[in-house]
Amino acid sequence: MPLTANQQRVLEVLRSAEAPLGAYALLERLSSDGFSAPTQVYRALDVLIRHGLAHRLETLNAYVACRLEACRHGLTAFAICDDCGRIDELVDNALSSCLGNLVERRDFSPGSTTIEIHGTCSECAGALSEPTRHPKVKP
Amino acid sequence: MPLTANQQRVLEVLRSAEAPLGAYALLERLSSDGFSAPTQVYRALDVLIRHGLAHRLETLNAYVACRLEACRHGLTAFAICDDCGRIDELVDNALSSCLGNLVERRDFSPGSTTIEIHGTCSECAGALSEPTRHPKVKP
DNA sequence: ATATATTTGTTATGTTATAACATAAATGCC
DNA sequence: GGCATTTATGTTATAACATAACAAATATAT
Repeated sequence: MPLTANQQRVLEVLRSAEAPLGAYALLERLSSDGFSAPTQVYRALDVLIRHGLAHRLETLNAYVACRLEACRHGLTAFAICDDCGRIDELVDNALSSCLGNLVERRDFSPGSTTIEIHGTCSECAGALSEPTRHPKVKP
Repeated sequence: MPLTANQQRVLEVLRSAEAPLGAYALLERLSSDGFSAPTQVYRALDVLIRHGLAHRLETLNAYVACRLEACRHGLTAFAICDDCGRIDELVDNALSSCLGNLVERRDFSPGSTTIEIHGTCSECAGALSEPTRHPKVKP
């Protein structure tokens, strides 16, 4: 299923970003492409997310391009570095079955699951107390 | 550490609610108590959450009273019924260590973690195709 | 009692997301 | 190709969620 021009442009901006972008940040970067209102961004994001090409990060109200093929086939957890803003996508069978067991015990039928882990990535932890070189994000 | 009158009132309203409440819903229910602006609600919520007496649900932009003592001692996952809105708080060692292992392998130092599972609770699944008796919430 | 902290009330504004509706473009079908 | 149907787009407006800034009041501690 091919993307429209707008969807393509939003995806390209997300892909070229080092950290998640909010809808209004996307809008700004796309204003030169004729984007003039948030609706246009949200509509494209909606499609990208449904196709598994992008993710929404609930704890940041922001969006990233999907960089991990495995996301299509399993539950994705996100490791979010609060120092540099970078996102690591994690797919793990042990985690999935763990959660599966947990909800099964309560007779809960899961639909979609959000897992977001804030913290510090190895790179930033390595750069002990050096000044940060990238935008800080929410705790 | 005792709660102030405002904090107490917000907590009471959360405790008497069957489903999570947004800040503005809280404000409405507290307007008779002299609450007149969102800031007042957010301030009380902030304290309650820091004390572990309430939780914020990121996927709903809403708040619930904590009903599970174990939340103080471990990672809490939330099972959110999209039919009736009710929340189940889940604390599970297997899940915690699973996530711990996962991030350790990536040299990621976790701070706080958000886990929210949307789906259908046993009660609502039991009431097969009957009309819903409680407010629907976001997917 | 008085200096210090914290909490409160108030006004204003910032940030994120959706509604509603008219137009345009793509798609499928005969 | 023509025509109907669906899908995407542009535009304006507004809804929903959250914070900033500051003065006044209340609690706390010595």
